[in-house]
Amino acid sequence: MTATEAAPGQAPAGIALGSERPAGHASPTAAAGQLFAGRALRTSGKVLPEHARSHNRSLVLQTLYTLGAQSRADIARETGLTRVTISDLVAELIGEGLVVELGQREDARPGKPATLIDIDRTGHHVVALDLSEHTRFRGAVLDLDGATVARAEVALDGATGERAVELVTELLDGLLALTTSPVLGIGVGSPGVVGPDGVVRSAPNLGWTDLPLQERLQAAFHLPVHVANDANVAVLAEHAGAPGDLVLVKVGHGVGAGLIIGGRPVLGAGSAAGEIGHVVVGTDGGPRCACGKHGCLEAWLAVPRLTAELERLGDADAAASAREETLREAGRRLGIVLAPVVGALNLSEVVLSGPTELLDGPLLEAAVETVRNRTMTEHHRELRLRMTAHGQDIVLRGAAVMVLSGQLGVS
Amino acid sequence: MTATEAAPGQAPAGIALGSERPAGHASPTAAAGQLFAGRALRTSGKVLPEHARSHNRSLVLQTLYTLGAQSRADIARETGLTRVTISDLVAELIGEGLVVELGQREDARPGKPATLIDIDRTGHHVVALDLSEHTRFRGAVLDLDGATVARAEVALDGATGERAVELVTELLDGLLALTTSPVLGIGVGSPGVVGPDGVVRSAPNLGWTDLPLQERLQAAFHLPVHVANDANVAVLAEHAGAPGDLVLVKVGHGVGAGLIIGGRPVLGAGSAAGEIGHVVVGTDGGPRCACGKHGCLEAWLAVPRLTAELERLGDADAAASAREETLREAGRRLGIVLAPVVGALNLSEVVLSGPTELLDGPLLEAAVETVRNRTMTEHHRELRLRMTAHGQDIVLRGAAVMVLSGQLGVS
DNA sequence: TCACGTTTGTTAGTAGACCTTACGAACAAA
DNA sequence: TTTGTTCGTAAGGTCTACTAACAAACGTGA
Repeated sequence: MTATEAAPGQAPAGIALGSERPAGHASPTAAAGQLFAGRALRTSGKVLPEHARSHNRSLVLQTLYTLGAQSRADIARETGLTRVTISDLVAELIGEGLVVELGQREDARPGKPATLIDIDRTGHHVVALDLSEHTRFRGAVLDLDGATVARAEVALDGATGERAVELVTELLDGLLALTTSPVLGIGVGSPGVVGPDGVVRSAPNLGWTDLPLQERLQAAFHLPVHVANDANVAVLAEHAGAPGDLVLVKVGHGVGAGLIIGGRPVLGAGSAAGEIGHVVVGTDGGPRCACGKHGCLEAWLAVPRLTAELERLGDADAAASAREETLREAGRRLGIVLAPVVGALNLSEVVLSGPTELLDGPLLEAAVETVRNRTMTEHHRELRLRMTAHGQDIVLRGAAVMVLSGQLGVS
Repeated sequence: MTATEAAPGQAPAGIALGSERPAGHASPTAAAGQLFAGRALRTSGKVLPEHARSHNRSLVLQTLYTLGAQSRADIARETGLTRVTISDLVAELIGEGLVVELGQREDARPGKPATLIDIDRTGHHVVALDLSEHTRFRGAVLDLDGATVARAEVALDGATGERAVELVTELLDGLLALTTSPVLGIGVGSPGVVGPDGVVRSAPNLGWTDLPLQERLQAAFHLPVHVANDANVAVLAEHAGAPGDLVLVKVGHGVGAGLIIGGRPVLGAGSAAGEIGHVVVGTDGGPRCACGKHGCLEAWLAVPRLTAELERLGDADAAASAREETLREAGRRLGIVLAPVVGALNLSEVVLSGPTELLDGPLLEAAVETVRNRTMTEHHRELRLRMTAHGQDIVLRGAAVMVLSGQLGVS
């Protein structure tokens, strides 16, 4: 069996064949259940027994990924498949180098000692890119544990269009040179509207329109590439196996959101789901926004606007309450926009990502309070609104999760 | 093969065995892909080849359901499965009585004439109930084409609690007596919060709390029963195979919504998705609501409030513009609540259900305009906001779709 | 110490699901 | 009548996961 069999019944879009890469860069088989293009077992369309196997293969990987090293018998008990089937699947995965035997379990129990196996976590790397910042592109090499192996970045210096694409490939070149293990794939979080096929429909700041970034990077690097919107990518980092619905609001130069509902990312009719930055807040006007409207969420909440306002107030003690009120007001505005969404989706968790010094404090408190006051509290008693724990690296980590999901079916 | 094999790998919740029903009431096998409990091929959990077959079985039914009578070869081409496999599946379905041969196709083409087959559309009935009205329970017997075979209703007369349950069973008794074909199942759209297991968590108007309605009706009638929230059921009627996302807003005594995202209904963390009636609209107060807050969507938009307001204004010509402004204002308020949801989900379609004379006109126009003005128009150029075409029967028809989806995997 | 039970992982054989290949039947067009 | 097409079915092969059985390796208790 070769290691580069595309999923049958579907065009093998997005699966590069890696044969032209230097040794050590393998492309494992595409597995069912990836988070973006291809969706988990397409709602319609035929399902063959081999799809079932692909699903079960991912199930084994997922079990190992979340539970850590296990014996074959453990996995059988966990998944409900038989030991025989698990042995067969594991043999396949070991053959592909994705899984390794770790030796015998050491604790003293009756019976034959178990052979522990696990995903070769440090033996594979993922390359992740965050293109969402305004002044630089950031990137990192991660192993499957999420540990950062290497970092790199390039200054943008106002580059746009084709020049910006060049910077992406340069950054990737540098990162790939830093990898010391086979690379499972490349994950990219891009600003703007990104189609499910990794085409950047529109990213004004980078001057990109209908740029087939995923396809081009795939052609250039001969590795599986996944490109998606930065906020949609970020929410994957936060999702991390939690089964419930989740919304992540990413506050930066703009304001965007990523949604996971029913365990699957929401893309929207025009691939523009989560673009809440230019939704008007409230019925009492508000600051003028770059888009021409008044009182857009971005006009209240975007980082440049908040920092400018705080700077204007100065850092004198006398202005402390005015500064706090500025943040509270921004939080209230966020809450006003979130309330209908929380109500309509009956969300249990909303996560905020962005500069901690601005968001984590009065702003967050005001947002929680506002959402509570504006929705039917009894349905949202368990609503949690909190800061992300991933900090600045959330897009990078999410991009890595996207690759894991796409290549291994692990999410 | 028996006709009552529950889906393996999962408790056969919600699949009654029909054996105690009088002849003519069969329960076909549970199929994959139903819309509520059981979800389309559970995200996690093992998948066996027999699940694949169940899926393909549903695929055949779905193809017939949406395309109408077809030959086996047509279905093979449409689904991508081979003629052999389709023949096998069809033989199974014919054996169960779900599908019938209609004789040869009549048009003149070279080759052996095709034998047309179709779901036995008039040979099966579905019983649907709408419990969402305030003064009565409505019900109907439908065939698989959606044609109404019979109708019935009972006056509520303020009945609550156990007495209301009795009225439901009486209504069902009457409707089942009117069926003249095997009944596939019973679908119920109930007001209030309904769990995925058909337990009515809370329906204040009926005085129901944690009422296991689905289970009780199943026990009473020995037929598959599906119970869900009325708005969540209504959106199924509107969905009807359209692959995109969809939100239905149901305006009546209260205001509720049903959401379908990625082809699947959204239930929410507390099964309360779509409960937008008590989301506060705008930042300028508003009418006091029964819930205690000011400016809830229901306080603006609910039918009793609107009719009362219009009555207060009188039907004199002089008050015409005031009446229109009342409706426009209600529409604007709806638009204000919808805008963040439309933006966050990048919706392409929102459907309104309720009294046409109130909703279809200035109210709808104002809502469209408001949503457009408050979101980023370029992403929502194709947004359609329209009245349902199902009229008053939308919950009944949706309840029928729910049964079809649950029993046949057809949606 | 040694039989015994327990647990692990593998081997062998079976049932199910879909595929490819092949074929007869039935028709239109030449 | 011949030729080509299309339909549905039959036979045989491959793949998947299952059951049954077993050897290996370990504690435990007599």
